[in-house]
Formats: sequence, C-alpha cells, structure tokens
Amino acid sequence: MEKKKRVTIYDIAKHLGVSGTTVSRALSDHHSIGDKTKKAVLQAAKEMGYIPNTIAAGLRKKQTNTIGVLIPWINRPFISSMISGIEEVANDAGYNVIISQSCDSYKKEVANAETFFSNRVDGVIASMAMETEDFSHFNLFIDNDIALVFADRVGKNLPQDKVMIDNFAAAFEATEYLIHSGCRKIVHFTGAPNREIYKLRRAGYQDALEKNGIPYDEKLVFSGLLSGEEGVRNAKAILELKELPDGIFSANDTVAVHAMIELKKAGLKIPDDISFIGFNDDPIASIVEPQLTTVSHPALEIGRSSARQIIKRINAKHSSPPENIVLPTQIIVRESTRKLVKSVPPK
Amino acid sequence: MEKKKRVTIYDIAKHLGVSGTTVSRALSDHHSIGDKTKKAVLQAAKEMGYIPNTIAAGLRKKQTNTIGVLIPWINRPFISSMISGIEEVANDAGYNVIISQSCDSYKKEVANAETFFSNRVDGVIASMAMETEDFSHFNLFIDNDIALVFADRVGKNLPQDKVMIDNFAAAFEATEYLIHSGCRKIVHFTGAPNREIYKLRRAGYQDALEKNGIPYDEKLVFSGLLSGEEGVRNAKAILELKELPDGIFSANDTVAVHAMIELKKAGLKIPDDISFIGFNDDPIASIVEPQLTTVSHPALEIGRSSARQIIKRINAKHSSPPENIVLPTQIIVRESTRKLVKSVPPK
DNA sequence: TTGTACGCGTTATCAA
DNA sequence: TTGATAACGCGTACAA
Repeated sequence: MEKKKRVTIYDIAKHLGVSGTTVSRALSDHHSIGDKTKKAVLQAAKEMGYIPNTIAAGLRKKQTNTIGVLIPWINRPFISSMISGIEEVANDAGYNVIISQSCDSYKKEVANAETFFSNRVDGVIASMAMETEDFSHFNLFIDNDIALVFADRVGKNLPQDKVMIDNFAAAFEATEYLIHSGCRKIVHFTGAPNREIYKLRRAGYQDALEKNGIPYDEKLVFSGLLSGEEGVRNAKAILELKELPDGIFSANDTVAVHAMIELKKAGLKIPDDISFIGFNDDPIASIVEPQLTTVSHPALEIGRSSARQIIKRINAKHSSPPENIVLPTQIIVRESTRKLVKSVPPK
Repeated sequence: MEKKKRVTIYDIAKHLGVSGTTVSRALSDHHSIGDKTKKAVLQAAKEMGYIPNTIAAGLRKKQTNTIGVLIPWINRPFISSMISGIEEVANDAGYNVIISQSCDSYKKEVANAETFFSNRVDGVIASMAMETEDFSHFNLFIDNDIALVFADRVGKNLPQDKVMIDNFAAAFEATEYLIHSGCRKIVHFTGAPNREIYKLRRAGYQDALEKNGIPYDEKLVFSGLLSGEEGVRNAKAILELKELPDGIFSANDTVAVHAMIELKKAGLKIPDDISFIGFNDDPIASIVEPQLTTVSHPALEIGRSSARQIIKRINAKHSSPPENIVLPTQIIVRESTRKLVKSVPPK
C-alpha cells in the first residue's frame, strides 16, 4: 500500500504562518506560549486532522513509550490475564504494549529480545521460557539501561526487579493442607526444574512433608510440561503404583484436572480415595467435578504490578537496588479435598 | 532511566574509516558493495554490538513493521488463541504486534485506534467492541491508506477485508442438530445484537426452527453479555418458564456451561431433560459433566489468516476489492446432546 | 564501488 | 513569547 502524505506540524505552521517550533510547543502545552497562538494551533490541528507522529517524537526523545512483554504463551488463562493487567496499567500511563511469545523456546526468546531492542522499547517485562537456562540475552537490556522486570517465571540470582508470588510458601501451605486433611502419601506434579517457580513449589512440597514427618519420595514427583495429556499419562502411571497415593499437589490446574478425570474413569473417588490441590485457579478448576481446590494466583495483579514497576523504573532518575514484589496467594477450598482433621495453625 | 549512547551505523563507519552510507548498504546487503567492505562492516557491527534501530529506519521508510491488534479482551480463550495465531504469522514475517483491548467499550476502542495511528502501525486487525455501533473511527485508517482487516467481530457493510466463520450456517446446523436429536422447544443465548456475529447466529437459529416447522418465540431468546453469571441467571429464568425447554443453543460456551451446572443443581438431567450446544470449544467445554457439545471456532486459524491477509495488503502495490475469508466450523459432538434420531442431511 | 547531502517528523538549544 | 537551526538514526538520489 502506498503511503499517503500526512499532516505534520509544518503543515499547521504553514497554514498559520508561524514556525514549526511554535506549533510543537503549543501542542505539548509548553509554558512559554501565547494563549492566542496556542488556541489557534489547537484549533487548526483539529481541523486539519493532525495526529502526532509518536515514532518521530520517539526518535528525537529517545523513547518510544512502548513496553515489550516477553511471555511463553499468550493463550493460557494465567498469562493472558497477566497481560490484561499489564495492558490496563500501561495504556492508562500512555504506553503501548508489544507482545512476543517464546513458545517456551530459548531460541525464540533470544530472538524476541533482540526484536524488542531493535524497536527500542522503553522497558521489558519478561516471563521466561521453560527451556531458558542461560540469561545472557537479557544483558542487552541491562547493558543498555533498558528497564527490565521479571514477572512470575523469574530468573534466579538476577539483580532485577521481580514480581511474583511466594511459591515456596504457597506450595508448603497447599501440601500441608493435604496433610492436615489426612493425606499421608502425596504425589507432586511439577514443571521443568530450571524454572525457579517449579523448583520452589517442589521445595515447599518437600519441606511440608518433612516438617510433618512424612518421608520425601522422589518417585512420587512427576516432572514435565504440565499439559493435559501429561495429566492423563501421570494418572495412568499412578494407577500402576503398588500403593496408591491419597493426595496430589499439582503445580498447575491443567494437569491436575486431566489427571483427576482419568482417575475418576478408573473408578477412584475424589476426594475420598485421592485428594487434589491444583495451582492457578484457571476457569476449568471450578467447572470440573468435583470442583478443584487450588492455589489462586493473582494473575491480573501480577500484570498490573509489573507494569507499575517497569514504569517506575523507566521514569526513575537514578538506579536503585532491585525490588522483589511478592503478591499473596490463597487456597481456594472447593470439593477435591477432604475436611481438615486438624486446623491449620494461623500464620 | 537515563538513556545511554548506543552504537549506530556512524560509529561503525568511523571505526572503519568509511561512510555511513557504506555501512548502511553493507548491513542491508545492497548489491553494489565490495565483498571485503561488507565482511569488514558485518564483523565490526558484531564486535561493537550494533543492533539496528528499527524506529529510525521506519521514520525514513515510512513503515514500522508493526501491526496493531484491537480486540475486546485479551484474557478470553477464543481471543488469546486468535492473538497467538496473529503473533505467530506476523513474527515470522518480521512484524511486531501491538495489542490494545477495548474492554468492549466504544470509547476505549476509539482511543486505541488513535494510538495505533499515532504509532503509525502498518496495518490494523480489529475485532469490535460489543458497544460499537458507529464505525467512523476506522476512517482514520481507511483515509490514510493503512491496511485494515476485521476479524471475527466484523462490521456490517464495511468495505474491508474480513476473516470470520459462517455464523449463520454454524448456528443453523447447531440448531438443526438439536432438532434432529428430538428437541422441539429450543432456547437461545445470544450477545449484543449490534455485533453482527450474534445477529447472524440468532438468524441461523431462527431459520433452522422455521425450516423445521417450529415456531420462533422471542421469549426463548436470552440476550446479554454471555458471562458465567448470566448463565446462572438464564438458568433460573428458564426454571420459571411454564413449560421447560428441551434444548439450548448458546452463542458461547461460558454462559452455556454455567447454565448447565445450575440446571443440574435443580435436578435436571442433561441431555435427557435438556440438551445443550455451545459455541467456541473453550477448554471448559470438555471439562464440564456431561461434556459440552459445541461449535468449534478455529481461533488460531482466524488469527493466522487475518495476519496473512493484513501482510498481503500492506505489501500490495495497488488496492483491490475487499475479500471475505470464511473459515469452516465444526460441531464437536460430546455428551450434552442426545443421539440423532434422524440423520443430518449431507450439505 | 563509494561518498555527499538531504529528508523522514519531531524536540532541544540557543538566540532574538 | 517566538524562531532558526541542529539533532535523533537511518535510507537514498545523485554525484564522484
């Protein structure tokens, strides 16, 4: 499509017989500008259908008012809600949001980071791919003073802002909830261990077991991509165990729900034979029967908070130590767990 | 955050003792450039950590390699899948995707359109807000020769490319499926009638009834936002009816599933007392019990197809008549409908 | 094959 | 309060 000539500040200037500078100032409400000229410019701009060219301004100001969001997948309930939160806050503050999915691939993540840099985004919010183990591609932003905030799937030991939940504590509480409701042999579904969040959930699970005198058994931990198909596979593997578990703590809802359905098919009663606690509070959690008890993940708020943080960094005059923003989680008790036999001690 | 001096083609030029032009050409693989110089430039660029400034190039070339995506909500399964498809195709073709949600608000949609224009996106893919009745804000793109493709929630009588499904036919088939499985009193859940897609689904529903000798009854059509809460409300309203319906065709899965659950609570058997067909094939459709029969909406493919179309338009030398791309739907038969008593005639 | 000079649309600086 | 001029980083017509 051929480009059309568009209205610029000089068209307005010529029309009004003033300089481009004056128009620019009038439009950006500069203090040293006559009231009459200002009004005239604004009027003319409107009449002539002028819309500022953010790109050109950005080139000059060395800023684009754009935030890059780097996430593994868009079409997952948790992530799309997070993006929704980011977009909400960013838009209100006058920023655009550009999105790239890594599809959990390290290679794509690296490529996307470069694209963001090429587009001179003012800041980046990143949630890392499952595969990613080396973080050096983020140096692009760090070395060039581009604000960087990690959200949810953060890197370990990276000196950047992070917005996340307390995965260890959430997992500990969830596991202990199962224990307090009478479970003694508890299976854990987890994701790739190079993602800190899954490592921490697993650690919380392990710690809860040990604190309650239950031995930790590697064979009861199923690790993978946390997909629905994996839930079915895991369920089948569980049915092969010599002694069935009486509880399952899953690092996400998808795998939990599909495992649950598969176990139900095999005739097991939930929660009586096996209790379930998931993670995320996806829509499917409240639809499955029995409804899934789960750890609610404040997705929207993680997004909002990340956006606020990145904007704060973008506007900061000086650098300051990295912040760790931890958002609260909550166990949503539904029907896939039994009643507590021992009350959970207050925190 | 203060901006840092970044490597430009002139830094490379100075370093190598050549002109900026030469560097620019070497980097973009221009034909008239010496092999040695090219190699030297590429080498130096790599060493110095040069990454092109797409923004500056865009200003010069009057293109940004950016596609604006205007959708009502990000965090809905159908839409996030569509975006995923857009992003996939666009990224592969070297385009960035910037996203704005209108939250189904006309006002936000207008504001977002202006932002897109300000950012000089090369093209726009739009799925309209529920509220939108006036389409004049899209003239911004049309008048300025910015490619525009409507996806899914298209406008009526607009001379733009559209990517969508055959809503009328899909609704007709779904309703007829209910009829052929023995339903005679069929309720319809629909969305705002200013969105063509809902109007068409309703028309398909009505036509199927009439073609099969069943009178169309306005009182059996429930219109609204198609939310979960609405599903509960609709179910309660249905229970108040003098004579219960024996089938429900819903314009989305969310409202169908929640209504189903509510009716089950009231003791109704599904599909024996009431059959259900939804629309979209959201994840919840295959989780609810009984699993929901639904019209599958090729979300990912609508996204991919829209992206391909917009890129085609962006690169087109001349304008050509608007295209209407219609993607196939499919009834996914699950457990919320009874067996067909009369086979569906072949199309 | 290479370089000079200018333009893309805006803002910052300095002078008037 | 206003204006002339340069600069942001890159691409390109034209000249060499």
